[in-house]
Amino acid sequence: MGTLDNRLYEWFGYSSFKHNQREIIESVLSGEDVFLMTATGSGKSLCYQLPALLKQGTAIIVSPLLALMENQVQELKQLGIKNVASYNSFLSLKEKKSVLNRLPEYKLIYISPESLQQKDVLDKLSRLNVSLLAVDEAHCISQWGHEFRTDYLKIGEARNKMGSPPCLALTATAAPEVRKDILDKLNMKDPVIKCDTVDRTNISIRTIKKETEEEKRIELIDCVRKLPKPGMVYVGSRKKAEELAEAIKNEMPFAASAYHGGMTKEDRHLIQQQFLLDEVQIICCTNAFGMGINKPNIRFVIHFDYPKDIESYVQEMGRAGRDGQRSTSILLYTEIDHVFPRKMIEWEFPTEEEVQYICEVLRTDDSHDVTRKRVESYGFEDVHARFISHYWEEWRNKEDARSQEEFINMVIKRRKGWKFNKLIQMEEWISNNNKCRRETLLETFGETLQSPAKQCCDVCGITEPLEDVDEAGDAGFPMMSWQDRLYALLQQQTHKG
DNA sequence: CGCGTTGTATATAGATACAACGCGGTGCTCTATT
Repeated sequence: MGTLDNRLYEWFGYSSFKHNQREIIESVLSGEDVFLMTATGSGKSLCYQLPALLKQGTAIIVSPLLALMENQVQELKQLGIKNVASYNSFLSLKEKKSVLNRLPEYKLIYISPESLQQKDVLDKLSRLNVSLLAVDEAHCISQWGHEFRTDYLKIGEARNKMGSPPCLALTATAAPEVRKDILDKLNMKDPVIKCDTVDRTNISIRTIKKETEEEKRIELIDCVRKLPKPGMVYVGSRKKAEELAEAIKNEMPFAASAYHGGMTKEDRHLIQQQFLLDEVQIICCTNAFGMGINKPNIRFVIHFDYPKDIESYVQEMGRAGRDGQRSTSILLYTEIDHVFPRKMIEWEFPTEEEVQYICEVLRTDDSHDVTRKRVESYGFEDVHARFISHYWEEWRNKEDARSQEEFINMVIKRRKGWKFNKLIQMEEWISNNNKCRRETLLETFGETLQSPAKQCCDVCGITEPLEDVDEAGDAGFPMMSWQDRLYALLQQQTHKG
């Protein structure tokens, strides 16, 4: 037994590494940049946690959600690893100061990309011995960075300020161009790249076309009734999430709940817990639900509205069947469904009016607080203001010959075009009934289909119809005993991360 | 990209025509107020 195995056992209580963990950890320890794409639940966190504990200095872990950071810190503390902290708005001013003044005492610091951009934080980090920069859920750089959370694009810059420590990017799903984007935005040089297949052979794939929204609803209710549970239904709006959860509750004896970003943190946490414990069997949600959730026994994922790109689809359908048991992905659509995602893309970007107004404000006074207040009082989207503000800065760094407005409008045009193309790719996948769906999904990830799945897709032919998949029937899901629930809880704790 | 709701004008006391508008997801953070 080598030192790594000893430490693995001593700190984390595992007697052996999972598949390529050791290799990854050795690369990280030797100071190489590493890009790792591997399924949720296969032990990604350990790939930075173990090196962080072994190396001199402090590891900085960038994480997208406060809840994820808190979970990770808590888990490590439970393992007896105490010199760990998170730095985010969850802390009081006093606590923040305390963490900043004691940085060298910590082995790992979890931080949001937004907090990482704060001047006092960057100043402290530039004088700290940073052992490693890990970016968890790194696809966020590409998926959120360009429009929604632009601080994701500035992690590379922060990395330079920290003295360019070794960098580790971790994600479960990233197509080749997203990988390229991540490597580029993090300034990674000749990284070790490890990518597992995204193929999930235990999940059968169907798309079902309906004539109207109403027919879609009837089909949804029918599917939910027949399929083994628990399961998830993805929808495009908060309102629809609530409506469909109600409809399901009214028509069958299964507990269903809505989940979306408009609910309070408490409600979201409660519903998530109930779902994890099988107390809620059906969850109707927007794309707010998913990240950081590792529930092994989800039997189906139904898309009532389809996502705007294939990667989101793969991420979402991939939440089914983590336990390896047979599971189903169904996408329901109608002819008119193409309208909604196009509207969403349009809505995501600032209008020309917003660009003009916000640029004018920035020209006269670019202190961000003032900008924000004026923009809000004008009724513009906060996200749009920050988008413009970000590309304003980029314009300044590039010393582009065009005016700020021209530059920003050019960015918008380019990004919109990109997003529309991704959407068209998704729609072509849906409507192409001549080619194996799995094969096409794998192609978008630069993979080729190795061996066809037994229950592949509606093009290849799924031998077992929906009706036969049903085993529990309308009898409902058996309630778990408290012993089983406790066991399930403990299992979750062990398998997380 | 389209749909349903609300607002306005017209012309006449209830109804119609048509324009304008809102609808719509993902989360961090800081600040002021209770």
